[in-house]
Amino acid sequence: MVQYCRPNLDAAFGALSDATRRGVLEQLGRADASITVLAERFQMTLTGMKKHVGVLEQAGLVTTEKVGRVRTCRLGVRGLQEEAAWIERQRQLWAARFDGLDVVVEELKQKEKVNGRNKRK
Amino acid sequence: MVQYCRPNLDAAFGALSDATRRGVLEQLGRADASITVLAERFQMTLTGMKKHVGVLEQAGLVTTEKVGRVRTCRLGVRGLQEEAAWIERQRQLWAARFDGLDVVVEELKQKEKVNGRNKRK
DNA sequence: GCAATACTGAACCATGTGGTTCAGTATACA
DNA sequence: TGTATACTGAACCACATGGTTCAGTATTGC
Repeated sequence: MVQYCRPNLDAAFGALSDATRRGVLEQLGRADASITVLAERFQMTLTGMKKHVGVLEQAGLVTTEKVGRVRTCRLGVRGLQEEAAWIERQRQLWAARFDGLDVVVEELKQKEKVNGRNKRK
Repeated sequence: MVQYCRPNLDAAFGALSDATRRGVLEQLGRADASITVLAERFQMTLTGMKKHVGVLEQAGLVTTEKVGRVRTCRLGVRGLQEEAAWIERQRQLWAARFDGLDVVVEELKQKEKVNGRNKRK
């Protein structure tokens, strides 16, 4: 039913443009959760939270599975690969545009390199 | 510091959720451009393009300057720093959730490509 | 069996979005 | 000076979004 694994940046960035949904992703980064738990955490009706989860699911950022009465939500395995890739490519264009005259950009690039490669195992 | 730091992720990700606006950013990554040029490139009225540029400007991704009749648009110096940072942090959570399961994740990704996810039912 | 739990779907509402047209204003230039 | 260019703003349109309520259905557990 739901389309997975599509590099749909529109849907993904759209999903990320809402603070509640970003919060849900952060929450799911710590532990899987049911719709009820998420709704309580974000002070919202079940129906409202279900919609948010639906948006995240459509964007391929979250997967859900219903067992008995409970629908459990977890992070999608795809992660934010496509989105990170687009942003990184754009950041390179940015850097090129400001090449040689923007120290800040250079600093940021270095910082990112360090942070990014550190966690890799 | 040119920080100009409004970490308004809502606005930024919202701006990125439209293909036309991502295209404008890519375009501006190659060269500055006027509203007219952008409107022609993306086959849109001046007014329509002005709105898009307004959204990008509001999100801090683009700056504009009017000289004479012409408003020139260029990439904002802030870049996609905040957005990249959020995504990177989230990717770390993702990785942590799937920690030690790297091989499994790879497998799932492959399966997903093949099956199109029919785990329901 | 029955009540509570957990979700689902339809319908509604206010507001926002992506686009248009039309009617301007300000500037450039012959 | 007059006209073409480049943008601007208001108004409008259809549709999407973020939420709600209400009325269900399916499961769980006593």
